[in-house]
Amino acid sequence: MQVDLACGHLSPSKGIYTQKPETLLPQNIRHSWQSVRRYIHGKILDKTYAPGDKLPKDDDIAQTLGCARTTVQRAMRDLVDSGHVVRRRKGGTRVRPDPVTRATFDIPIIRNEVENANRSYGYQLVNVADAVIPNQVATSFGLGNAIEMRRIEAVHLADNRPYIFEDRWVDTRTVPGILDVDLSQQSANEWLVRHHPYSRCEIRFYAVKATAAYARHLNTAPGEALLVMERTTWIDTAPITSVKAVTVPGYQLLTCI
Amino acid sequence: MQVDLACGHLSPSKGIYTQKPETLLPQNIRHSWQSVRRYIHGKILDKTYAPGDKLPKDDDIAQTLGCARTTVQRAMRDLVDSGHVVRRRKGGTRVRPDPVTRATFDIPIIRNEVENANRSYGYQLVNVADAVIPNQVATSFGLGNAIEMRRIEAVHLADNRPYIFEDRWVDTRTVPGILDVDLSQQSANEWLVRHHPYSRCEIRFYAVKATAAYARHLNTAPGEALLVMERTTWIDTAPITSVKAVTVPGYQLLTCI
DNA sequence: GGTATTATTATAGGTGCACATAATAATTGT
DNA sequence: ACAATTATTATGTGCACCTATAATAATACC
Repeated sequence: MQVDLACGHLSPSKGIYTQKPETLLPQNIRHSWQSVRRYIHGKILDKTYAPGDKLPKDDDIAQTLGCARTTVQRAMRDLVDSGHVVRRRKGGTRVRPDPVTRATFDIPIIRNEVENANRSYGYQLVNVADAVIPNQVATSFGLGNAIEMRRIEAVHLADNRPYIFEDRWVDTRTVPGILDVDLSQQSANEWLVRHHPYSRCEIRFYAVKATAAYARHLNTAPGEALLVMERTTWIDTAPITSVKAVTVPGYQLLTCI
Repeated sequence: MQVDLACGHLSPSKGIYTQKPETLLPQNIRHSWQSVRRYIHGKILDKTYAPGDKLPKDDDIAQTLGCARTTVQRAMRDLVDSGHVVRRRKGGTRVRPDPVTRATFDIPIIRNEVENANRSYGYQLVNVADAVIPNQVATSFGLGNAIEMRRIEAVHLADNRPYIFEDRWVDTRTVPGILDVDLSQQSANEWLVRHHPYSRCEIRFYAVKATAAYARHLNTAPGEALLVMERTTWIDTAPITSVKAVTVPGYQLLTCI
């Protein structure tokens, strides 16, 4: 027999748990890891376990609830993923001292994003050049000295209208192959994804006022507020690419589920 | 004996895997779920399994690699979490037809964010009123008819300078208790977190031009580009609150590790 | 006596097995 | 031919046992 403790809440980064919190623990019935998760989450929410507090060790919780430790561990792993608790071997489990709301975003291939909205996708190369990277890009890569990279500017179109302007720098030391690619036919994005998977990716979001250039490429007015998604990738510690995706006014990014 | 297949890549939403891809599979040694993950991820990256393709069933992979199916399943679950594959009972495992980059962001309590940056935190209530929600808020809640809610405007300060302006609507039907809270002393955010945990949370990011009011509250110039983080929460299907966190110019949001 | 080094051990992490569950396909009955 | 039922099959879940690791205690060394 499997009974749900029905004591739950949601981690926005995970699936939806619709049950209300509950801190009772019917014993001697089979608990699912999800009900255990809700049980513990409930205790975190009602401050039985406050930020920074140490939780009982898995074994104890398992014994208290009458289930296997693995079940508790499964619940705990989920709570770690949602940013609620921190676990360390021998150190035990603690409620995160600085509670956060964890949000997960899926950043699709622009072509897919456009086509899924039933709009026609287009791509247009604006410029390719070799130049010394500006300070901002050097900072993103964590590079002290400013070296030369290949700069690729392009516009992604939806229904023949500008959608995202892409300002990309590619490290030709790491990715020499980019020099032989015909970027007017194939977007650097898709070529890189296919040929140079990354081992590390850092993303940052911010807003900028449309410069004259941005306004021109995005066919909008200078001074408009634009959401920028900046992505920097490495393979091991070698820089691959850093790209600013400057979106059209009104663009919104939503959490997945 | 445990040997690493060393065939890997990173899911940005998860830990860092520094190994390069590898599609060989030394047999008859014990594989960890992480090496299995890297092995499969490698095959996805090199298009052995292309977007939309069906992967062999767990049992087959387990047998091929000479490990238990649970180990494969653990790897698969991680690949699901990172948005690489989709799994369905009986339906098997498929490579996501629309590959995405999955990014995870931690949105901290503003007080913590400020204090962790070694700055002094301050909070100032701007206005409290009851009013009919504007269309944008109704849309966020998914409500057809415009009802009345309590609107709370406040500014969060860092080192006595505006940091984030918060424009919040609270559903007094779901959260009547808010009417008795002295919001000049306690931010609605912290009170709600403590007393009304949500079961569902939706977040969206976008950029806006600073209106005259925003400029005044944030002590900046009208027309500046501001990053907005909008959060809407529910308990079950009942609306709790929808809040626009309008950030100061230059604010950036970074992925967590 | 204090510091660096080693040993101990508590606690989370990982693996393999058996069984549960859900979605599809096959079969049966009308 | 259609609907209801049963069988099949792939993933999901829980459990027992083993391993890895980090905090602490014990020891050796100046």
